Amino acid sequence: MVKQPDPARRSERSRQAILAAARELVSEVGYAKLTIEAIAARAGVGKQTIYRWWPSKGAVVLDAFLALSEAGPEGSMALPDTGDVAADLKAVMRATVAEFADPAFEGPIRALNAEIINDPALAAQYREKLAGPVDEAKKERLRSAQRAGQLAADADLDLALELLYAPLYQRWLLRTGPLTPDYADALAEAFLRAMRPAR
Amino acid sequence: MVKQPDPARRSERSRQAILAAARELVSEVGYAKLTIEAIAARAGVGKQTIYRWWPSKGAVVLDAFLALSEAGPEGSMALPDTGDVAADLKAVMRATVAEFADPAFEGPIRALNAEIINDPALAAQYREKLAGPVDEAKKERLRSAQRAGQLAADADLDLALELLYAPLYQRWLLRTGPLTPDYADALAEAFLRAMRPAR
Amino acid sequence: MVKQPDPARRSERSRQAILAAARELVSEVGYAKLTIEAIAARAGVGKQTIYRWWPSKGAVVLDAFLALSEAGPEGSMALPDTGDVAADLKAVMRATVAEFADPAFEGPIRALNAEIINDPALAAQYREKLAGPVDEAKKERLRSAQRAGQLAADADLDLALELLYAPLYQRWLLRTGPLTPDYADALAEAFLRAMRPAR
Amino acid sequence: MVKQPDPARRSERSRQAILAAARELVSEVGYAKLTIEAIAARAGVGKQTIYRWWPSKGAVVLDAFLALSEAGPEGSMALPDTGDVAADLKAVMRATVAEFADPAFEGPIRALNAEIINDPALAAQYREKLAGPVDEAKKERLRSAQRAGQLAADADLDLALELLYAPLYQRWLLRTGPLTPDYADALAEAFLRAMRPAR
DNA sequence: CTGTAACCGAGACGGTACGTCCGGTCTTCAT
DNA sequence: ATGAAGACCGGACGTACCGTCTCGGTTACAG
Repeated sequence: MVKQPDPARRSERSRQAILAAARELVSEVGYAKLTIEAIAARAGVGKQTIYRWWPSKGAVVLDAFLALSEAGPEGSMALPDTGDVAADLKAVMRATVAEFADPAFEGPIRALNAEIINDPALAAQYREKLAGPVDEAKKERLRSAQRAGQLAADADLDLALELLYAPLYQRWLLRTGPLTPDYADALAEAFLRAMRPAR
Repeated sequence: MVKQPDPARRSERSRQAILAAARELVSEVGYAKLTIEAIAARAGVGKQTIYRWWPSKGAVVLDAFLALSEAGPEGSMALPDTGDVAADLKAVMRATVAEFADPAFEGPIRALNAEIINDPALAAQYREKLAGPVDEAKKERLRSAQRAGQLAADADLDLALELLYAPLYQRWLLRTGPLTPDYADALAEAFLRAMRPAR
Repeated sequence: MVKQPDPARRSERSRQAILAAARELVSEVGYAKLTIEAIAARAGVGKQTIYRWWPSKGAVVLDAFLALSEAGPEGSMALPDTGDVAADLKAVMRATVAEFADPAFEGPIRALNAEIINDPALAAQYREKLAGPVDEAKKERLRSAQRAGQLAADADLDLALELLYAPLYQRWLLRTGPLTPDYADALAEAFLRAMRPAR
Repeated sequence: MVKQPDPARRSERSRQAILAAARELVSEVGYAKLTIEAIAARAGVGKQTIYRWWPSKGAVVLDAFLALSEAGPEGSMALPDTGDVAADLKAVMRATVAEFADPAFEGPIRALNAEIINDPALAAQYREKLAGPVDEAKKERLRSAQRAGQLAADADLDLALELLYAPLYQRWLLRTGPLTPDYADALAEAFLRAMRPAR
């Protein structure tokens, strides 16, 4: 039986230093050139302290970003709900397009996604901790539209979300095309046509 | 000025051995644990011979798979066209679902996608050589449907393709949900609702 | 001022466990691969308990062997004295040769000697606790021979002891030659020639 | 089968840099604190280049000193031979005492001896390359004395050498007593008594 | 009889070095 | 004069221990 470390004795100071160092270094050198050794050195921490608590580089970086979002206000997740689904969705999609253009956001998220592709465990964590809450907020907005009779009441919301976001996400991730506000609008419109309630 | 190698003198025997070794090793140990050193050893080739002709590990692997598909018959790319768009699309989507479940296919494609995320040059090559022809065949089927009045004549086919495939692709790549024949059908139906011609 | 531990509160149980573990581990893995950590684990003791009471790995091992010899009967130290110096010395030298061939003896003593070479403090302890009493017994036998007129009365006993033992010891320690009963005899004879009383 | 490096392609420049660095560092920090990493850094060499050609730290240091003595003039090995054995031996022993007092000599030789105790392979190399030639020179002087009728013609020269040097060597190595010119003289005299030709 | 001060087992911590792997460059030799 | 073979420098890997440092718990002496 393998000896497991005791979380009760974990040094919070070290944990914070490591996550901060990871965040800084990802920004400075990029994910691919990030090394455990550099994180440890920057954090003023022994390498073993990283290996003790994280299984991989990806896990550290994921945690580093999780820590950021957990620090943020909880209520900030809710999407706009003016009653006009079309307008609300277009606004959200345009905001997403803008967000994806931010270089500070781009690097780490790309890196994390690349890692996730080959690491199911990391993927699960990512879904649960980062994607999950956001998706739930989005679904909530769609449910509101369903109640308002603007979307089909029997729509599969998982598929709906994919229909709405996957094209945008894929275009960004694989750089298969330009991300413009017009594209955001067109996507929202196609989505609404697909999900319109039956007459 | 940097000395460029002369492609005319390139050893075809070495090129084939390297691509074959790359393909084998990706299957055996996965892309992440693949090393230039191992490819060279397996191919019975000096490392320099790899570095001389390819800029990165990703480029070798990409070439390895390109070589495979180029070997295949050119005409095999066309999609079924029975006149029934709904049936044809469902068949294609179900086939795609099945293909994604094949472990021999899964590993290398995942790896390539992971690499592409962080390497724009590789991404461009991938689009041009692998994704491009396939996408063109798909668009051709959609144009046929447009001519038959089954899809909106003014639809943006790039967006259409994304609407149809991105949800499936993303679900597979990021493992955000199960890939089933029912899912394939639902996706095709949602796509058709979104792209139906206006009355 | 540094806090000194209070010997009165020392756990005898821990002390014994540590010494026993040290002895076992030296036999099992050799001195060079012996670690404080392993001793602590084997003894079921915290590392600090070792560091509290011993300054170095060498000190622990030395103590471990001191504890052994202290446990032995005190009187057993005396050398045979039949009145025939030549016979007595040859017997003792042959016994020493045999002892040096015992693998259980060989490992730890080699290790201790290697350590002693680079650690004067350890050397002093070794001389005082282990070598000293033995040397004294040997000198006692030589004095007896002096009284019997078999050795020069004015001989320097320190040098005498070295003349008798150092060749044997060095041959063993540095493996510069075979240790045989004949060699033991030849050494004893040379010694007697060198130390014979003047006429 | 393990791949062996090809000595023909070995970099002489690297070899020299490594041996020089080893020599310098042994002097500066002592053998115990000497690390492969530091040698590599000082020599401007990859660690692998050391591991490729030497099996252990001890082997590097031994080679470093071998390289020194090989550089020296070959004939310089002969011992003084004035015809007066007693005087010659005392001179040599006193010189040895002086040599052992030199700190630049002391550190590395102590270290090498400590290592040799636990490493038979190293011991064999040491005997062959360093001790051997010196011992041969000493034996030559003794043979000369035998021819002059000053030593027993049938004396075992290996034992003779040990009788003469081992006491001195042991006293120095294990620090069991002071090394003085008087001690050197006494040792030479005892040796001559033991080895005097029978009348 | 009870604090309270020490030792104790346990093990996390900042570090150093290990020995290995591989990246990318440079050199040698055979074809 | 290319290409295989592979040595080279460099640097990160993940592991093993170092010696120090808490952390509760458990004695055992002092008030």
